[in-house]
Amino acid sequence: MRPYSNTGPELRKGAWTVQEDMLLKNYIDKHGEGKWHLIPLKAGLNRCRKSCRLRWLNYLRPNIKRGDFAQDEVDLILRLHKLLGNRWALIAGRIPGRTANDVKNYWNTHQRSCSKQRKKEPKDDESLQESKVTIIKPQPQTFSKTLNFGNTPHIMARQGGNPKSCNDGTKNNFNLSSGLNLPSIVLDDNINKYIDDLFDDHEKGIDGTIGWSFCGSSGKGKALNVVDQDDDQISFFDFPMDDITMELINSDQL
DNA sequence: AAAACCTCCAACCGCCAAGCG
DNA sequence: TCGCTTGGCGGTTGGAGGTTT
Repeated sequence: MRPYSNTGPELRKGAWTVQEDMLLKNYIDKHGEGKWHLIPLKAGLNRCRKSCRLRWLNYLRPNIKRGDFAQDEVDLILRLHKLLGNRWALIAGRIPGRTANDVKNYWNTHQRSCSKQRKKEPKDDESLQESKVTIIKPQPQTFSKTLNFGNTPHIMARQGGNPKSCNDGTKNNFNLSSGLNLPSIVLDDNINKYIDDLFDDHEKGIDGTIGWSFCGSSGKGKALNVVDQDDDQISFFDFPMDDITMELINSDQL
């Protein structure tokens, strides 16, 4: 890939050598991931923390799949991209063995070839219609710092209702319509079924509940448990997206 | 055979948010 | 509150290798 070059007196850039890979892998096998700022020093690598992290995540980590994407993986990428846009980390989090970089590279390649094809067939109205997508773009949240997903909180979804405070006195509520920037689309039965098909099996596999996992990496795979006012579990997408207030309450309150 | 072109993908870059003192 | 550090992400680059002309 990139030629070796030293921008500073120490740090190496460019392709990794087998020796460097071994040093990094051995260190992480022994001490685990994290503390990336320490890894170059402790592993004896003249690499920056970012380079080490990237090399591990995209190449050295166990269970990384290599080779072509299977058809079901491609389908999943296409569907998730329709929902999430270029949120590669989120998409990759739902495809076992694939990294965000893999997905991103695949998509860029795929998109290039698709756009070329579209240029060749400019009058293909059907394909143009299919390419019109609605993207759900989760944006960085302004959650309260006291929000603790580790306690398996429940999300109470109310439409126009007043948010309640948690028993610790904090108001751990957030507004879906402004937070997640969900599109104001009408969710008809087909879309609901589509989304259910997309997520149901995976979500249920997480902790036996359904919901929306906030993000692949920082969310550590925890899913939000969405319930309605009667404490019946409902799909995250079963209620209108406008003017929804969600609140976190401790699970022992239910 | 060789030059031109294309595709793939590892790696880098810049930015952002969270955490901490 | 502010500035610094760190982790993480998406966009982009550019070399290697394959394909076409």
